[in-house]
Amino acid sequence: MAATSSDKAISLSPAEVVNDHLIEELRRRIVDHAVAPGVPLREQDLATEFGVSRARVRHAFNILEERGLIEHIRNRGAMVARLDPRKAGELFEVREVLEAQMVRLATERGPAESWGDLTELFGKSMDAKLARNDLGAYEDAVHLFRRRCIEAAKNEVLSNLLDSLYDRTHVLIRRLVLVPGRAQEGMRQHREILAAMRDGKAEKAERLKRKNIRSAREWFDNYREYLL
Amino acid sequence: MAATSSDKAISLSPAEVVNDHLIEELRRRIVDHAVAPGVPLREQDLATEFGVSRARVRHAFNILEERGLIEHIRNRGAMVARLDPRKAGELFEVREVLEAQMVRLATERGPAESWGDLTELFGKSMDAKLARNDLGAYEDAVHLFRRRCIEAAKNEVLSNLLDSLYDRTHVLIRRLVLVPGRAQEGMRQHREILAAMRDGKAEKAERLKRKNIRSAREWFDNYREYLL
DNA sequence: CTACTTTAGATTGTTGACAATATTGTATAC
DNA sequence: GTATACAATATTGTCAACAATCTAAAGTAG
Repeated sequence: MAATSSDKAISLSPAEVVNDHLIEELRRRIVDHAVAPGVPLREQDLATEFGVSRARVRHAFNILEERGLIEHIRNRGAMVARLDPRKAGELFEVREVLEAQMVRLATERGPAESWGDLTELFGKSMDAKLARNDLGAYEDAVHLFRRRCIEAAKNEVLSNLLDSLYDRTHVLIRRLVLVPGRAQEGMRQHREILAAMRDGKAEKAERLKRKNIRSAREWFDNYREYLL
Repeated sequence: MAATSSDKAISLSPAEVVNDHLIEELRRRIVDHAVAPGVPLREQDLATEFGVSRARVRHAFNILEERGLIEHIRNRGAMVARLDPRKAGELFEVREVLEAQMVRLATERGPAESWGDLTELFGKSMDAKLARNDLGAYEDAVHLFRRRCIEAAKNEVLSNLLDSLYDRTHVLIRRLVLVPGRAQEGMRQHREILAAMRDGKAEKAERLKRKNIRSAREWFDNYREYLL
C-alpha cells in the first residue's frame, strides 16, 4: 500500500528513484503481459539488466508478491502470477463492491458539474469510433473515467486497493473489449452511471456501477475460454 | 496478499517457519499495540532478539510496510504506522463495502442451518454477560462471527483484504466496545444480520452489515478524541 | 545565553561472497 | 529404450562487512 504519488510528496533521493523505477518497470511488464504468467523471473538476469544488485531485485519481488503480481516458491524463485478462473472470479467479486463505492464517493465529493466533459467523451462521437472498431478510444475513455473517479473519491486506501486489483486483472479487462458487443454495452452502462453522477444521485450511481462490473463478469464467464 | 494458510498447503521448511514466525510476531505486536504507533523499530535490536540476521528483519519490514502496518522512511528506518482520523475514516469506508460483501457471499454460499449456533451465541445469555460488562465474551462472539463468515464466503482475495484492513483498525475496534452503549447496539445489529442470514436473505444481510459498519463509524466519530 | 558548526556515534543501505537447494545433463543398469 | 542414480550446473537463501546517512552531543562564535 505504498506507491501513491502523494505519499512521498517532496523528497526523492537518487537511490530511491532507481529503486522505484525497478519496481514500477517490473509491475508494468507483468501487468501488460510483456512477460507471460508462469514465466520465471531470474534475480541475476534482472539485476544485470537494470544494473542493480540482486538484493534490490529481491526487494522488488517482495513488494510485487505482496501485491499478488508474483508467486514466490522457496528455493525455486519467483514467477509471474497466474490467473485461474476461480481467482479471476474472486477479483471480480471484490472489484464489484469497491468500484461501486468509488463511484458513490466520487459522486458525493466531486462537484456535479465536473462530470460534463466525461459525459461528452462518452457521447455520440464515441458511437462512431466504436462503429469502426476504434477500441483504443473507448479504452482511453474508460481509463480517464476511472482516474477521475478515484481522484474525486478522495480515499487513499480505496485508491490503492483499486489500483492493486486493477493491475491483477488489467489484461483480462483489455481482452474483454474484444468480445463483440461488450464495448457497446459497457458504453451504455457508463453513460447511465455518468448521468446519475451528474444528477448527484450517489446511491443510484453506485448501484449502476455494481451492475456494470457484474455484467463484465458475466461476459467474462461466457467467453472465459477465449480470454484466459 | 500472501500469508493465508491455504496458500502454502503442504511444504514447511525449517527456515520458512522461522521467517513466518518473525513476520507473524511483529504483526501481532503492532496490531495489539504491544509497540505503540510512531515507535521506531530498530533492525539490529529485532535481529538480536529473534536470533536472525538483519536481512530477515528487513524482509519482514517490507511485507508489513506493504500491508500498511509500518511506515518506512529512507535512511531513517521503520516505525509502527500511525492512524490519523482521516485514514481511519478511509478504512471504515472500505470496510463498509467489503464486510457487507463478505456477509452477502457467506449467506449465499454457507448452508442456512449453519448459522444456528452463532444465533444462539448472540442470544439471551449474551445480554446477561454484557449487563455485567463481560466485554471479552462479546468480543469473542464477534470474532467468531467474522471468521465463520470469511470461511463461508469462499473468496481468498476478499479474505486477505479483510484481514489486512482488520489488522490496521484492530485496536480502534477493540476500544470502541468500551464506549457505553456501543456493545449493546452492536449486538442488536449482529442479531438482525444473523436473522437475515439464517433466512437466506443475502441482500438484506449485506444491507444490514453495511449499516452496522456505518454505525460503528459514527460512534467512532463521536468519541474520536477518546479513541485515537 | 543562543545559534551555528563540528564531530562522534548510531542506524540504515548496499554489496559480494558463500551455503543450501533445485534443475539439468550424463551415465549406467535393466 | 526406459528408468534410475549420480554428477555438474544454475539459482536462490543467508550472512557479515563496508559505505552512506542521519542523530545527537560537544564545542565555538557572536
